[in-house]
Amino acid sequence: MPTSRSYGDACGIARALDVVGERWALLVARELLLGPQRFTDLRRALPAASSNLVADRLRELEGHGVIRRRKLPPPAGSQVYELTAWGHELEPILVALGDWGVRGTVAPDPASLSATSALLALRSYARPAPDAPPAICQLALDDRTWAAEIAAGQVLIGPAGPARPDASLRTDPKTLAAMLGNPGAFDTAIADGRAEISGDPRALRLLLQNAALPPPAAA
Amino acid sequence: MPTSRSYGDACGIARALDVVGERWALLVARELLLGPQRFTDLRRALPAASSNLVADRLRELEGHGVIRRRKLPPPAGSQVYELTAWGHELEPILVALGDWGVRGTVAPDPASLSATSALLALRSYARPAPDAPPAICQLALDDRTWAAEIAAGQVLIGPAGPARPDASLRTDPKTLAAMLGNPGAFDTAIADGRAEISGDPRALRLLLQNAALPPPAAA
DNA sequence: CCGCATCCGTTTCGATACTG
DNA sequence: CAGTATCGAAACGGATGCGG
Repeated sequence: MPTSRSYGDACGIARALDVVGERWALLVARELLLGPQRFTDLRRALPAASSNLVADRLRELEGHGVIRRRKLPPPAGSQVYELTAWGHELEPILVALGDWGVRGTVAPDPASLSATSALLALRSYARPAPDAPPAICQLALDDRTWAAEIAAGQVLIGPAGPARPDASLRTDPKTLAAMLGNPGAFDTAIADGRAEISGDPRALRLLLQNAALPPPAAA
Repeated sequence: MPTSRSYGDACGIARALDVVGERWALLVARELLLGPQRFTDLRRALPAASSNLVADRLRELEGHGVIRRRKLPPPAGSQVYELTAWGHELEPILVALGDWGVRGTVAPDPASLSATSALLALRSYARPAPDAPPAICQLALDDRTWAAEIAAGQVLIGPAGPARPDASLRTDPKTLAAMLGNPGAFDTAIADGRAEISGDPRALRLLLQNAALPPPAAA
């Protein structure tokens, strides 16, 4: 039985929390930021959430109009969850919240990191040289493949498209996150096999170097 | 016993939710956005939250460095809670979340509205003419007095300062919220006694007219 | 009266097991 | 693969108590 409790407060913040304030709700939304996902993808991305919780949150978010369930056309036939237009507008809020969160002084735990999290961090913190030529990197993480398009100092991330990438990187989310702004991590990850690359390494270095992590907060 | 559970996820969003993701935590933070508050002020602003919950959240938020408790100098002697610098950085996030929330298609419930909520809405949605002369309005809501300073098309809200206001308005939060962008509500509230004014009514009209409420979201 | 702490019934969470 | 069923543990929500 899905949760249905309200703060009973007409304030917009409280109304937002009525919709996405339940535990795990915003993390489910986070997982959908970069594209539709199947139930099992969500479970893999959020291994600490039990299956009934994920199911409950999906039902509630759908009921509130934040997400929508869609049946993929044959031959795939499977069902995916995706954000509605309104749900997608959570993106800047979640990005800002993540920025705020990493500035916390709490110990950075060696915990899990979903592919979406690592890609969002990449997109947020990557600072490719603005005058660099456009490039497309293919990123394979956790059995899914994404495309990072570098253009005009910006990084766009989405499902891998038909465009041929200039370079490919296969690794796990934590290794990718460790690479941000740390060229040494890039080389060592390749050396010890935690990452494999093909294509033009310069495109990947362009993507991963110069990442600007926000400074921790002052008390 | 305060809550201490973690998502165990290194992502910034999850780390933020470890800190402010528990029920009521962000609403407590909201109440502190416009200045320090005593325990009892918070209870009055959040009547639907039980006292132990408020106490628990305050303890947790303090432990995480979001808020701080401060003893007012004599003769006041009482204790107040206030946001730390890091806690204050939640402000744009909460404002954005509130904007997102009011765009939800759920029925606008006739529920309660705290003074802080109404003032945040005023600050967010007020659109005073940019070429209007600066003015200070004093706003008395729920036994506390605030100052709204109009300058260059912007509205700044804070605790009432020593500056003499051009106009004063005494009403309740819901009536104030109803006035936003609705000149008729302003006049009728005064007519039926739900609001009292003194000073120059033009300053108040400048503040309350032309409010731009965001359009509801499309599905 | 303010600032909580304690008690207690209800709801939600979280883990595991199970089904179409 | 995509969920449902069940159950103990924790958190919530309301009431009441209690020292300063």
